[in-house]
Amino acid sequence: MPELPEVETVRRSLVPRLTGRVVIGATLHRRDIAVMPGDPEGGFSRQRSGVRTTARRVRAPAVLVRAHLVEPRRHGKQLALVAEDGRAIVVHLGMTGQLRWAAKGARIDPADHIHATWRLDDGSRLVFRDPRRFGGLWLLPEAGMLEARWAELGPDGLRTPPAELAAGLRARLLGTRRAIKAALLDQRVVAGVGNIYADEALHEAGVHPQRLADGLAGAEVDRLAGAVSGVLTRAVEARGSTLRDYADAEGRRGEAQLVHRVYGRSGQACLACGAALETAQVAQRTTVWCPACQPAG
DNA sequence: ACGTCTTCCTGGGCGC
DNA sequence: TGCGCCCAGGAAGACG
Repeated sequence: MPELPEVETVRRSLVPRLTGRVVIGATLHRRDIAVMPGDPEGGFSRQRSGVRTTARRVRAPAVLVRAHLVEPRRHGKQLALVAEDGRAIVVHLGMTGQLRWAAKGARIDPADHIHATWRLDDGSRLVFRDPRRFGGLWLLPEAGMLEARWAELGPDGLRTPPAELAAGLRARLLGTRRAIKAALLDQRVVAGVGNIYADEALHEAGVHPQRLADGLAGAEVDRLAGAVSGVLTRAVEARGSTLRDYADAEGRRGEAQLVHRVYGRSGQACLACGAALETAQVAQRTTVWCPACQPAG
C-alpha cells in the first residue's frame, strides 16, 4: 500500500537507473491503465464507462519516446518520470502498483500484471506492474502540465518544513467538520498520507481520529503537523513499509512496518501507556487508536 | 457546497 | 482439501 514513504523510496531507487537515460520505446499492454488529458476512455473513467478492453497490445502515445530523462520527481504519492523538455508521465501506484527496473536481458512476463513497459537506451527496461489496477499512468505531453496537476495537491508531507505544514493545516482544517482522519487522508489537505501513516501520526500527536477537524486547538494542529513530518521522515529512513507486496524498483523490501505503533495492532497494548488499542471504521478505513493517549472530544 | 458512501480490482487468509 | 467469503485501500464520482 504505497504511501509517501514507499513512493519516495521507489523514486530514490530509480534515480541512478533513469537519470540521463533515453527512452527508445514504450508499450502499453493495457490501454485502460493510462490516461491523457481530454481522453474520455482512459484512466479512472474506465470505472464508469463499462468498456472492457482486453489485454491487446497497443502502442503507447509517444509521450516519453526519444526523451532524455532527468531525475524522477514526486509530490505526495504521485511519482513522475520527467523528460528534460518538461514532458512527463505521472505514475500512481494505487494499492499494489510497482515500478520495477529490469537489467538488459532480464526476463519479463507480461502476463504477470505488467501493464506498461519502457525500453531504455542501455538495454534495460522499466515496467509498471499492478495486479489490482487501482493505480494508473497519466501522460502529460506538454511542459507545465505536471506543475498544474500537482498544484491541486496540498503541501508535500515530507519536503514541507513542519512549521509551514502546520500553517497549511490550520488554513485547510478551518471550517471543515469532517473527522480529522478523513481530512488527513484528503490529498488536497496534505499530500502523501494514507491509512497507515494517518493512524501513526494521530497517535503520535495524541489526537483521536474522530475529532472534528475544525475543533482541534492550535497546539494540537502543531503537534499533528510535527507528527506527520516525523512519521513520514522515519518511514523513508526505514525504506517504507512492506506489509505484503511493496518493493522498490530493485525489488528490495522496506522495514518501516517494524516500527508501526498502532497500525495493524488492534487489541494489543499501546506502546506508550499499555492500554488496549481500539479499532473502528473511520472515513471508510480501518482505524486503530489508543483510547488513553488519544481521548475523544 | 460539503461530507459520506460506493465502486473499481485481485490475492491472501480464514472458516466451515 | 477445497470452496467461498471477506478484507486490504486510493480516490473519482454519485449521492444525500
